[in-house]
Amino acid sequence: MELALSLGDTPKPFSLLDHHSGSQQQKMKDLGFCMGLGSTRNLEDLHIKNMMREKDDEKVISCSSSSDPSSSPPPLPLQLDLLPFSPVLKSPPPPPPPSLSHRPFPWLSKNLIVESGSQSKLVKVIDAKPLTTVSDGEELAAGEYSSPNNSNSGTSSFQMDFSSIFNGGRSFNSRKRDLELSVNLELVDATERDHRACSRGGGGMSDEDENGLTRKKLRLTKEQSAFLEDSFKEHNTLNPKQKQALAKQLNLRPRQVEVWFQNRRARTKLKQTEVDCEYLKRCCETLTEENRRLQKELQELRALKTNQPYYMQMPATTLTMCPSCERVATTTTSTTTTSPCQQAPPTGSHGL
DNA sequence: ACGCCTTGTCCCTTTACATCA
DNA sequence: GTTGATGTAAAGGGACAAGGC
Repeated sequence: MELALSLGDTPKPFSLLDHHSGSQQQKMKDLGFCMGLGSTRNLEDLHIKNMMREKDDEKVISCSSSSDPSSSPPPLPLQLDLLPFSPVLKSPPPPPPPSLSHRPFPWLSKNLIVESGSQSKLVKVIDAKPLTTVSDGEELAAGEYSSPNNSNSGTSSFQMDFSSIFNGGRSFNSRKRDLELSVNLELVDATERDHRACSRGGGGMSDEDENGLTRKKLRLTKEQSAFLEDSFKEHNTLNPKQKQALAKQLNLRPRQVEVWFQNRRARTKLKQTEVDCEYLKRCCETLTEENRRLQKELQELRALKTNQPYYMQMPATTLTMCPSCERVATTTTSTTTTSPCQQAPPTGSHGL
């Protein structure tokens, strides 16, 4: 029995799957996670290949009970496929529509939409708590937004430039929709949340109280989380520039953005592990059931042989596995059937 | 070229807190 | 109101790579 398991990109497909057709192989390759089960000549051949690349979360599971890579047609494979778990997109995201190059952030509770002519503006109406705790470069960068020196302080028109963060934007339309919905519908909710956060010492970029002693855990707003989620779907890692830009636009410290991405990757990995475990469990159950069925069948055959002694008069039959192609060759005292590879030019390895 | 140090980032583990049933 | 479970932000530490000296 051979078990081959590959997670993520597989530099070299394991031999177990070599017999699959090109399209099947391509399918498996595209999906990225393959698992095969089959027989092998001895237990030493049993191996598990588990290659996982964090950068590519795509997974595909293929489980085959075939023991013969060269058989044609191949035996019924035991195959299970899992949809890719990761939201990471393979295709390069299209460039963001220009109309979205500047968007207000609705989750900034201190902002309120006012109509100014034909253009909506976010006006800071409440400044419940200073958001900056400038102690290092990160916080300085994050604090730029609410700095008194900021040209937008006081009556601010907060703008964000998506294209400055990412080269593309798969979900810019959805972001636009979400942001617009957020602006129009969730402003009150976010305001309440932020006020609660401020009132308990958290909120915004401050994780320390006035004395800098306690470190209250803050809860990111729905909108912040959603935007980070969208960003994660496009890039599950951040370069410093992206981190800075995200932090600035979400009114968070770069460290917070970094930690969020770390935790998000960990959650992704955990969920994928759970999915993989669940699949392997199912696979094991299936194989156990198959083994039970075959054992039963074997018992029935043995019983049949005992009850019908004429079998004894037939030539003895031996099942031998070809070491090269792993096909079963039937050998009797008078005849021998050969495996396909034995019909090929002699290689010296088939001496049945 | 090599070794050492610094810096930045990652992952893993743990902690602390918020939220909910 | 209390409690336990769950989710998650955040910190700490080790590993690793890149760059400077």
